[in-house]
Amino acid sequence: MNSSRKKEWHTGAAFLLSQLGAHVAETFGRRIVHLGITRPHAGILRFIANNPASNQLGLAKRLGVLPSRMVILIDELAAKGLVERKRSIRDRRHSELVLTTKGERTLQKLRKIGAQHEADLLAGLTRKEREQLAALGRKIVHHQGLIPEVHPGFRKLGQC
Amino acid sequence: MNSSRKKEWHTGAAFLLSQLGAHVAETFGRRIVHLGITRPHAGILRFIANNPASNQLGLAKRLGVLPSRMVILIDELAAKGLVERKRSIRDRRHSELVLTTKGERTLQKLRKIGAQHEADLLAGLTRKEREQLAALGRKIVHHQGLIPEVHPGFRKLGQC
DNA sequence: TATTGTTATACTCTATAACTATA
DNA sequence: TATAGTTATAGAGTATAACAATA
Repeated sequence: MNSSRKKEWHTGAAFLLSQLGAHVAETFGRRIVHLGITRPHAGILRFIANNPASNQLGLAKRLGVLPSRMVILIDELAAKGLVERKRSIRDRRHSELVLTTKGERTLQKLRKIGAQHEADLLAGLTRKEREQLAALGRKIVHHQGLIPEVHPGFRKLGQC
Repeated sequence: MNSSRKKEWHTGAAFLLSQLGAHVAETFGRRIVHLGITRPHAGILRFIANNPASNQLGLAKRLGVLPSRMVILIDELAAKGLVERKRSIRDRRHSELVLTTKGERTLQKLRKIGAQHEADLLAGLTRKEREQLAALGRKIVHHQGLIPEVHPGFRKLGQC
């Protein structure tokens, strides 16, 4: 409270990014809770929409989630009628994942929510600053070897 | 894999921040694992250094961690000889938390690791870009009502 | 009676590995 | 034998609430 002694660490960009990232993730999670899904679910819906007929294991590998966990996540999406498993005809071991009509509608809602979320997050920045931020972010993502569109927070291999 | 259909979502700043934040947190966690502590531990050490003689409940409230979890975290830090609980003389219910000499040394190591972590993260940016990023980040932190220096990711109230 | 800290426990989540079916 | 998917289970981690000590 009363730390008049100001020898504190200067908050660097790394801490800021981590702090903001956790905040963004948390608030987004709260924004979609009424849809009955969690952030990983939302990420999967989005991924399936962008990559139709993905199979579970490919999805799991791409998103860094364990196959056994992916089964549960897809089960939950299927139980909500958002996703369907279609057995592949050519190789009946594969299930091709497709969005149902309800899943498409949910995705539309997610897009609206995401847009609003983004608008609120950046409300304090000018248009130019927003572009700067996005450009800097993409630059780091690229330099760090991260896969665009793939969120590393879905996997939970011990949180170190 | 072969999604030639490019009607994909444009990755906005919110997703970028969340993605980068998770990446930053994960890599930092890996960098400190050899010290035998986790990110929440590091955050607590840092906080105690900046706010000496904090008590557990204040710390828990400030960091958004449940009191029962804070007990465990402090237990672990105490077991490693990094932190000591000193019963307050004026109110014997309080324990004032202080870093041991070993705790101070660990904090020094954390600072070095943090600096290297930051350097690697920003390696692809010019000096000016780094300043831009930090300024933008601080601006958002302020506008979002986040408490500087306090990481919201330590609490785990269901991940939504 | 309120507050600080602690313990106990139930619960959830995750990871490992075994298993089925297809190839 | 290898791969996609699933199930079972043990372990870790978290939240709730009860509790002891002090005020």
